[in-house]
Amino acid sequence: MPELPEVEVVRQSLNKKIKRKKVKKVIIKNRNLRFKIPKNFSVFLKRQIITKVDRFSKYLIFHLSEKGYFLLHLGMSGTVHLVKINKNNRITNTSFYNSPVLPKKHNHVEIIFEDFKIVYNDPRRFGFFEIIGNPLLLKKRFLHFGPEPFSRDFNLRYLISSFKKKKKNIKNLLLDQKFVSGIGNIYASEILFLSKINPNKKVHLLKRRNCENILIYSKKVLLDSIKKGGSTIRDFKSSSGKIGNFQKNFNVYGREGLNCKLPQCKGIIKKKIISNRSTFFCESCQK
DNA sequence: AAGAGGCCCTGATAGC
DNA sequence: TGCTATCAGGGCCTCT
Repeated sequence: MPELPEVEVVRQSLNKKIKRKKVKKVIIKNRNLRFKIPKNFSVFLKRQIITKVDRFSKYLIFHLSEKGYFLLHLGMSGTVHLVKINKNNRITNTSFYNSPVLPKKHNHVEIIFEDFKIVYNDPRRFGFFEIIGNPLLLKKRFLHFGPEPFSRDFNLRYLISSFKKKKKNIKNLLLDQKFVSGIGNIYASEILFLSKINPNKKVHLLKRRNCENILIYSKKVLLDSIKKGGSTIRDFKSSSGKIGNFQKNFNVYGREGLNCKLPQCKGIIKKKIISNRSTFFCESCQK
């Protein structure tokens, strides 16, 4: 599912394609997403130039020429498609960012440019669009989000002071966007495996060494995944139609009952539901 | 006030 | 073959 790395991969390709392009028209096919697409969305975007596509956490931020923005969150099943069109909005070719073919069902929004359009598809409707009127409101929108793992603010002092006053387990806290932004369920398991920390461990019991590992591996796991082009899209396929790399690079996620990948470890990967989310870990090397 | 759990949604898959 | 049950999970909401 789209976690920070997948959203970043989408951002990079989008930025390449639509930077400095003018929106000709917006067609709303189905307003119903997690939140209804705002009524004025089409009017707000029309004839604006998209100056760049940014990202914070799992949110795409589209900068518009008239000092406004719109946000796009992909939820769990949102995909963005690039489609070449002729003057009559007829498709001449399809490409993709995080899914291979333009699906027939669940296309919600079309943003039309001169000779191509981007189509937002979302079967489970957990994604959403949001209009942000000015830079101040944009700042305010993310004010209560924790730092991204790459941020300078995500440091040893921050971790130690946050852990001291909390009674949650570490898995739970890694998913808490107020503590750290951009980590989702899959990468939380992966980060804790590399850090050799049991996901059930209460954070106030973590040692300095544990904090250092969390810092190192949260960066590493996310950056590696960005380099590989995102790995948590379940049905990801390459343009040639080959099955994607979902699960291939995971150490624990989806590997219940299999051997721990650490060469010296004889452990078996366990699956446990922690706060309503599947969590994978090796009991033997994660303490 | 922090923390736990419910809920939104559809498609894929398992089991009978 | 066709039915039902379960699972996937981000983030907001409610309840304790």
